[in-house]
Amino acid sequence: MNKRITIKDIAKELNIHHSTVSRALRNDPRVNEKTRDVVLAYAREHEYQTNMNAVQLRGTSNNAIALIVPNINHSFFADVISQLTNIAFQKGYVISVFQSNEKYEQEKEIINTIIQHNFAGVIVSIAKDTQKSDHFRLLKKFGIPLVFFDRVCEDIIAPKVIVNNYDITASATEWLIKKGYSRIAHITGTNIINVFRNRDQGYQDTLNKFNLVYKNSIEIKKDFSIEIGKEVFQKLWSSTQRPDAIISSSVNLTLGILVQAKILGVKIPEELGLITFGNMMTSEIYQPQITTIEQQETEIAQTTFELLEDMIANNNNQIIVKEIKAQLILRESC
Amino acid sequence: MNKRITIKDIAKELNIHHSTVSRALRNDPRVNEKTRDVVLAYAREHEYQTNMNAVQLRGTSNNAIALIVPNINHSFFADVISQLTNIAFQKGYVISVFQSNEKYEQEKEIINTIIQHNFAGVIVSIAKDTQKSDHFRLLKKFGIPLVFFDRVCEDIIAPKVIVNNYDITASATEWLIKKGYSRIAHITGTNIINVFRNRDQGYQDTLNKFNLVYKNSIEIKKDFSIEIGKEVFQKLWSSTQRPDAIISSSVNLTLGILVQAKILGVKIPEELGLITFGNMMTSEIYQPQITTIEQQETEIAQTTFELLEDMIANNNNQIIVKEIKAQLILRESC
DNA sequence: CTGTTAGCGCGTTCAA
DNA sequence: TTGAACGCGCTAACAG
Repeated sequence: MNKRITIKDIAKELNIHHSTVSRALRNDPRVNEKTRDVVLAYAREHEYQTNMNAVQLRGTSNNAIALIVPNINHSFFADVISQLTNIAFQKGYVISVFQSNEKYEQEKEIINTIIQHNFAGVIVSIAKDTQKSDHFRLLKKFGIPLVFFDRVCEDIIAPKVIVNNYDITASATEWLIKKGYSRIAHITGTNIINVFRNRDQGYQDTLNKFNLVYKNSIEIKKDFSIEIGKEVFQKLWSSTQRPDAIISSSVNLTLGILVQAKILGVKIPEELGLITFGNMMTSEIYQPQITTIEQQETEIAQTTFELLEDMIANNNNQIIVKEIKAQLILRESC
Repeated sequence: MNKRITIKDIAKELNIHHSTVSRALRNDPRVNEKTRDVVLAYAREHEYQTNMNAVQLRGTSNNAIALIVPNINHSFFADVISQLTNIAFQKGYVISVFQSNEKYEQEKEIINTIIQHNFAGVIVSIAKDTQKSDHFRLLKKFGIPLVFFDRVCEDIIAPKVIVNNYDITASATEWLIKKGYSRIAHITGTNIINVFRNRDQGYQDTLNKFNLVYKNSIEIKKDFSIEIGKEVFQKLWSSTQRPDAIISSSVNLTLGILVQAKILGVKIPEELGLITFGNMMTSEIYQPQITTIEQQETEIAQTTFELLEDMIANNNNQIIVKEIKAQLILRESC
C-alpha cells in the first residue's frame, strides 16, 4: 500500500506549483497546453485520485445524494432505488442508500449522519414510525435540499412525489361494486402514513357514494408479511363480518390471503373478489390471475430525481407536489 | 437557512479557544468539567454537527463503507443489502450502496468514486461483465480494505464469502437422479462468474459420477427474467433434447418455466422435475410447491461484515475464504 | 501563463 | 486545564 498521491506530490516531482497542477487537472484554460499534458500524463501514470473530502471541505461542490427508505428489500423500494441509482450515476451523482427500518429513531440518526457528511441532497420515503418532523427541519436548517416520495411528511414544506392513492383506490372500489360485490374489506397499513390514509379515504368515500353499509378497514400495524396476510384472512373469513371482496395494500398480504383462501377452499373470484397493490409479475402463474394496482416506479424515480436536481442546481425552493398515476390492471380475480 | 455552525463559532461565542471546544465535544478528559458542560450545552442548543469532511481530511477516521452489487432489485442482493445496512448501522458504520448494472465500466467508475471519497472499506459482488481486476487492485493500492461476497473476483487476493455452489448443485442433481430422473438440464448464468461455473461443475460431475449421458447446460447471458425463462423452456421442451428435470439458477427463470409449463400442459413433477435456486417464499401458493436451494442471506451478510470490520480495525490482511452452506429444501416439484 | 498566499473545519502537537 | 500554531488536500483570489 503506497501512500496516496496528492497534487503537491505531483507539483514537487514536476517542479511546478501545486496550484498549477490543480488547474491543469481541472482543465482550467489558463494553463500552458504542454504543462497540462505533462501533469495529466503524470497523474494518469501514478493513478492520482482527487480527495473529495478536501474539495468538499472548501464547500465547492458535492455530488453525493442520500436516499432514505423504510426497507430496501421491499420490491417497490428496491425498484425505485435501482432506478434512482442509475439516473443519478448517469448524471454524475452518487447515491448512498440508508434504511430506516420503519423507525423514527433510526431515521433521525441517519439524518444526522447526512448532515455531518454534507450530502448535496436527500430523498426520503418516511418510516411508519415517524410522526415528528424536527429532523427534516434540521436538514433544511443546514441548507440541504430535501424531496419526499411516496410516503411523505405532511407538515414540512418540501417538494413531494406522490401516487394518486385516493383516486386509484376509489376506482378499484367502484370497479368491485360494479362487478356486484357489496361487502368489500380494505386491508391496509397504518393511517399515520399518507399513503394508507389516502387509500382508505378513497375506499370509504366510494362506499358512501354507493350507499353500501358494509365497511371494514383493517389497519395492519406490523410489517406486511405472508403470515400476517394468512392470519388476517383466517379471522376475516370466520367472522360474522365476512367480506365478499378485498382490496389489499401489499403483495405480501395478498399472497397470505391467497394461501389461506386456498386452504379454506374459498373460490376466487366467485366467493371472493380480490384486488391488490403491487406488481404481481408472476400473476400468470396464479389461478386466477390477480387484478393489480401498479405503481410507476420508473416515473416516480425520474420525477423525484429531477425535483431534487433542480433544487440543488438552481437553489429552487418551489413547493411542488407531483402526482404519479398508478394503474388498475384488470385480470381474473374480480 | 442559517450558516453551518463550527467549533470556531462556538469558541468565539464562549470566549475560549476552538481547540478547547474540540476537546470538550469529544469528551477529552483534559478539560474542565464546567467548561465542557457549557460547550456541550451550547452545541446542543445550536444544533452543532461535526463536519466529517474535515475530520476525514485529517485522516483520523471514516465510518463509511461502500457496497457494490450488480442489481439492487434482485431479491438475493436486496436481502443482503438490507441485512448489511442494519449490521453496519448498529456498529456505527454507514453503508453506501452502488449498483454496477452488471457492467465492468460502471464498476470501475464506482471504484474511482469510492477512492475519491475515501471510504473505510468496500464490499463487492462483481458484475457479470467483469473479467479484469485492475480496478480492485487500485483499491488495494490506496489501502482501502476489500471483501468479496457471492460473486468473487478470482485473481485478487482478498477475503471472500462464498456459497457452496458446487456441493449444493451436486446434491440437487443427485437427488433428482435418485428420484429416477435421467435427463436433467441445468439452466444457469454465464460461466465467467464463479457462482454459475461452480454450480455447473457440480451438476456435470454428478452426471458423470452416475454415468448419465444426457447433459444439457444452458448458459443464459442476458438478465434472468420471466420472459427468458418462458422462451428457454419453450425451446427446450419442443427440442429433441427434451429433459425430464431442470435445475434453475434463478427464481425469475423458474417462474417463466412454470408459466410456460402450464401453457404447454406439462405436469410437474410427473413429466418434469424441478429444483430452483432462491427463496420461493410463496411456494405454498404454487402447485406443486417448488423444491428450492436457499442461500443464507443473513449469515452471508454477517460473515462478510465481520471480515471487513476485522480488516478495517486490525489492518488484518489474511486471505480468508469462508463458505456459507446453502440448503436444499425438499418440496413437491421433484 | 504561473506562483504566492490564505483558508475551508478539525484534531494534535507543543507550550504555557 | 487551556491556548497557539500547524497541517490534512484542495481551490480561489491576487500578484506577477
